[in-house]
Formats: sequence, C-alpha cells, structure tokens
Amino acid sequence: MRRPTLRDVADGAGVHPATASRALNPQTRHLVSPETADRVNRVARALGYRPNPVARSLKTSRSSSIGLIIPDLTNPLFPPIVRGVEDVLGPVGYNAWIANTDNDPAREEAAVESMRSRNVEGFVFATARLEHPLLEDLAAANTPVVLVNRRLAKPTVPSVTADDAAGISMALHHLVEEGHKRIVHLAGPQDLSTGVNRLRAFRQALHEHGLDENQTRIEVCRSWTEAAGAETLNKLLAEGADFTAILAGNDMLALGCYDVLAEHGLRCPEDVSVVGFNDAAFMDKLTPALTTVHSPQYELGAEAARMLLEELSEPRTHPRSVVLPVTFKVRGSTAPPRSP
Amino acid sequence: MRRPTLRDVADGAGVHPATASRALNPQTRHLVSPETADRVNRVARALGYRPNPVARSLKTSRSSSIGLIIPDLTNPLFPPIVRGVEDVLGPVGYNAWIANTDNDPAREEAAVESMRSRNVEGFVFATARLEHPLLEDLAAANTPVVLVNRRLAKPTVPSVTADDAAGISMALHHLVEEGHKRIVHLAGPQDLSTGVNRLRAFRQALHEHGLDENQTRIEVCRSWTEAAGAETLNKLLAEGADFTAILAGNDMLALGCYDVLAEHGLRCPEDVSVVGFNDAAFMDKLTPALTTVHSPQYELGAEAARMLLEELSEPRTHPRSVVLPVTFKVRGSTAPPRSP
DNA sequence: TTGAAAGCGCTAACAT
DNA sequence: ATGTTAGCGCTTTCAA
Repeated sequence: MRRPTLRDVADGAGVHPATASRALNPQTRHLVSPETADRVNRVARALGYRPNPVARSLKTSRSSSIGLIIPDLTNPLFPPIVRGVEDVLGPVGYNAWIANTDNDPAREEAAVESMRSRNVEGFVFATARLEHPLLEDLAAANTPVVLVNRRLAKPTVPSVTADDAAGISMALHHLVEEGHKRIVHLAGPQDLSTGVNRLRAFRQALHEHGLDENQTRIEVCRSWTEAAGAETLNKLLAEGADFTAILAGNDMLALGCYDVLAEHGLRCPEDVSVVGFNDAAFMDKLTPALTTVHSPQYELGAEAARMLLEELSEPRTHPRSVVLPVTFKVRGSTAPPRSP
Repeated sequence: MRRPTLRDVADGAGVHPATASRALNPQTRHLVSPETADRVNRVARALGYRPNPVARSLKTSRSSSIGLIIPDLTNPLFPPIVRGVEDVLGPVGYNAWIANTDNDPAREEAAVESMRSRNVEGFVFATARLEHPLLEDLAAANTPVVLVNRRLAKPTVPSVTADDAAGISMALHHLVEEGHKRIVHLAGPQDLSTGVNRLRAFRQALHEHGLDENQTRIEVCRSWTEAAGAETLNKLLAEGADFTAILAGNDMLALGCYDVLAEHGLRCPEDVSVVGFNDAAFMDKLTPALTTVHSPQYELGAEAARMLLEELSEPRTHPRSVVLPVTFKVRGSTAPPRSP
C-alpha cells in the first residue's frame, strides 16, 4: 500500500527508471520510443503513480510554485487579488504559497526566506514600499518578482497597479461637480506608492479645477486602516476644520470616517460627503453606500500572475509597469453642496 | 556565493555532516559533546547556513507544514479563521498551505493530493460536508485532520465549531421578545452541519417559545451566498408569504435579503426585521447594521490549529468535538412588532 | 533509443 | 561522542 515510485513504474514497464522519467515527462517524452512511452504511461496510470514533488524539487531546484506576499488577508482588498493570481497559475500547473506579513518587514523577510528555501520560482508582492531593500535584493539576485497594487520609487521591478491618478481625478471632479469646495484629502502612508500617487494626484486635480489649496486640507494617515482614518478625522474635527467633503485615499480610511461622523452626529452625505478608493467588497453595502473608485482587484492579481509567468519563461531586462484602468462608482455617500 | 549546505558547515567545523546535523538539531543536540555542538552552531551562524527544507522533507517525509482547506477566501468569514490558524502554528515553526476549493470536491481532492505529496503533516478543513468520503479516507489513513466551522454527520473527525444551536435560540428569542410571531428561517444547504444544525435549532426554539410552526416558514437556500439569499427571499415575496422577520442562517443570506427588501421598497427594520449568523467582517457597517450571532472566527481557527498540533504530537483514538460559545449582537436590523 | 551512474541535501541506522 | 553508510525519489549527464 506504499505510494508507488518511479522505480515501481519502471519495473512494471520493464525499463530503467531514467527511461520511465523521460517517458512521463512531456518535455522529454520525445527522447523515448512511442511504444515504450505508451507502455510506461499505461503502467503509471494503472499503478496510480504520482510524481513526488519533493524529490523532484530537490533534484531540479524548482517547485512549480510561486510565493504570494500579502499584508493582510482580512483586508477585503486582497482576497480577490489572491483569487486572480490563483486562477491564472492553476491551469498551467503552478500554485501559490500565501504569506501574511502584517506589514512587518521581519515577517516578510522570514516568509520570503522560507519560500526561497522551498524553491519557489518567483514572487508576487502586494506589500511593496517605495524603498524596499528586500525587493532590491531579490531583483539583484534575478529572482522573478512582480508587484501588485503598489510599486517601488524606481521602476526596477515590474508592477501591475490601478490608475491611482485617474481615480483621484475622477473622484475630485465628481465632488467639485456637486458643488463641494472645501474638500479634505485623507492621504495614505507616504512610504507607499498608493499613498504618494493619490496625494500627488489630489494636488494636481485641485489645480486643474482651479481650487485654492488653502480651502482644502490634506492630512496623512499612519496606515490604510479604519482605525487610522477614524483617528485622523477625529483630529480634524477637534481642530474645527471646515469642510463639506472627504476624499479618502482608500475605502478603509473612508470606513473610519463613517464611524467618526456617526459618533459626532454628522450625517453622510447631508453634512459631509465621503469618497473612497478601491471599491473593496461590501463597500456598496454600507449606509449610505460608499461612492468610490473601483479598482479591478481580481484583474490586478490575474495580470500580475500572467506577467510573472512570462518572466519565468523569458526573463526581461526591462521591467514593465502595467496600469489598469479604474472606474468611478457613484453611490449614496456624496451629494449636498449644490450652491453656485 | 552558493547557499551553504550542511556539508559546508561540517567542513568548516571539522566534523562529519552527520555530526553537524545532530548538533544543529535541537532534539539530537544532546548526542553531541557541548564543545563540538557549539563549534558547529557558530560555524553555521557565521556561514549563514539555513537547512534545506526540501532535502529534509525528502528524507523525513515531514514538512513542518499543514494544509488549510478553505471554500473561498473572499467570503469574509474565512480570513479571520486563517489568521487564527497561522498565529498558532507560526510560533511553533509550522506553516499553513492554503487552498481555495470553491466548494468543488474535485478541486478539493486535487489540493489535498498535492499537499499530501508535499508531505503536509495534517489538515485543517473548513469545507466539511455531512457526508464527506475524502475526509473518511484521510481519517482511515490516520492523517491528522481537524474540522473547523463545519463537521461530519458522525463525529469521527475532531472539530471546532461555533454553538449553532445556542446562536439560533438567542436569535429567535430576541425576535420573539420584540413581538415577532411570523418569522421566516432561511436555512442553509442541508448537506452541511451548519445548515442542518441551525435549522434543527430553529424548529426546537420555535417549540420552546410556544410558536406555531404553521405561522412560520422555513426555506432552504441552495448555498450560503448573498445570491442564494436573494433568490430565496424573492421567491417567498412572489408567493405573497406573510412575515415580519427573517432569521437568516448566515450573514451572506441576510445580505441577500437586504438587497431584495430594498428592491421591493420594504424598509428594514420597519417592515421586516433581519437577523444573521456569524457576524462576519463589515456586517456591523451595513445600513441598518446587521443584528447577528457572533461566532468567534479567529478563535475557531486558533483552536483548530491547537487541536491539530496536539493530534500531531499525541494522536488520539477518540476525536474531540469542541463547541465555542457565541454571543448575540443586537444592532439596527431588528425592532418593530411590539404588539401584545 | 535506452541504461548506468551520480547526486540534489539531508537524516538515521549502525558501527566504532 | 563521532563517523560510516545508505537512501529518501527523482532527473540528467554520459556512455553504449
């Protein structure tokens, strides 16, 4: 009842294990006569032979696996990305090993080391910071890596991201159209491309709409979390900041705003309009439903996986940066100011 | 610049690789003189030696890893369970390999086979059906398995679940207290323990409250999804069913109800009260916030991992079924009927 | 076209 | 306490 090995198949087919190996392997099958190849495959099937990936990996230093580095699966932005990655990899015989890092560089490094020692063939990273020594190292070691959602300051590693600038521009445009003039931007951490790009885009969009930066307010949050959004808005409110709309850098910050507005008896959107970014799961179910920039989460993952597979088969010298288009979802969280 | 192997460490310390292996391994370190053990460890550290888990796994048929079988990570019920599992395993040097099955037995079987061939030492299953041949097989093969959230018809495999019966009882009690008499139960799939147990508990609670089963209505949904909930409620509404409250078997079904009620211009809770089950992420953010039974998701995962570790070190003959307590979260989605 | 031989890096009997 | 030997299951030169 032992699991059959290649040896068993070879014996059953009356050939040497090396021949059995060649016969069973699509890439080397042509080295073997059609008859023996057939025979070996029949025996393998009859015995229920399954190659041992551990032995194969030890020999070849490969694994048919890639590492998928995620900050936190409980953030609803990431599961669809994971599914996108898996759905592209699965059909071509690869699988993804997932690690949560909690944005902790030490955990990240441990996860990467563990995966490398298991011969992963490449990585999809969703945790990139603008300056990211570990990623530089991997790039320097020619380990195939594709970034998803975030990228590096210098485009030295290929990436797939949503169009942050366009999204913010759409969002601001929408608020302005509705008559808002005093708009707050809750920016994300400035060590992340998403935080920086969205903030930059906000400033740019402000100018394009002829808005005075003095009427607006920009506040940088310490993380992309509900807690950070709440904290920052509380601070703003305590200072008596004057605004009619909040453009949150992502949905989690917007969620934090919802909480705080409710606590302060401020209605949304009657008193304050809120716009988010990402359109993560359930954001359309809030009350009021969150108006937000939709980023194609599943597609981000799928495209990152495709790029990684490409990289695996024909390494490029010149990293590609793919930017996927976003759309704007008008829902219930904005409206009022309709004045001149 | 090759990654150093045990061989390199042994050479550096002037000992045989076997001795180096013993010195480096906590369980066998005592077989080696303290001096050499120290020397070997120093050399290993100096060289930056990291054992090759693939080679080790080939030799030992172990892997310091377990398989975690999840139906779908985009269902917010599961990420916290995953984190619970990981947080318990990590500190003791184990890691979890995650697979999504989409409730597809074929995908599940493939994932399990793939993991077994990689020498996983056990499994945490979140996809158990009442009748589950694959799980019977694993149990028969003495593969350590712990079920989480759901269980089998016969308690042949250890499990950690939330207290379905108590939760449903609390929920019904709450609705009755508020004066509801005509209550619908949207039950889950009857091939899952959660679906069956909650339905059974509903019937029981009905009797305990002296309610007439004819006044109520029970409808079984085809899956634990928003779409299934919507579909089922639509059917009920089309039939002109008469009720003031819905006890949904889980939060996703409740979510589907929210959608349908809104489409039909029915207000919640003024026209219909809704109660869910699980208290998955974001359910407190809906409008109105969902009243629901809170199941300790993170703890379910953590406890399952603890049980699996136990099973790994000292296999039991008699499987334990752990039931974790639930709490009831009264929020905005219920109220009206206050009549006699 | 097939076989022989070697070895990926490690651990575990067995021997000393 | 340490070394010797063998082998986990596979792939890949090299030789025939």
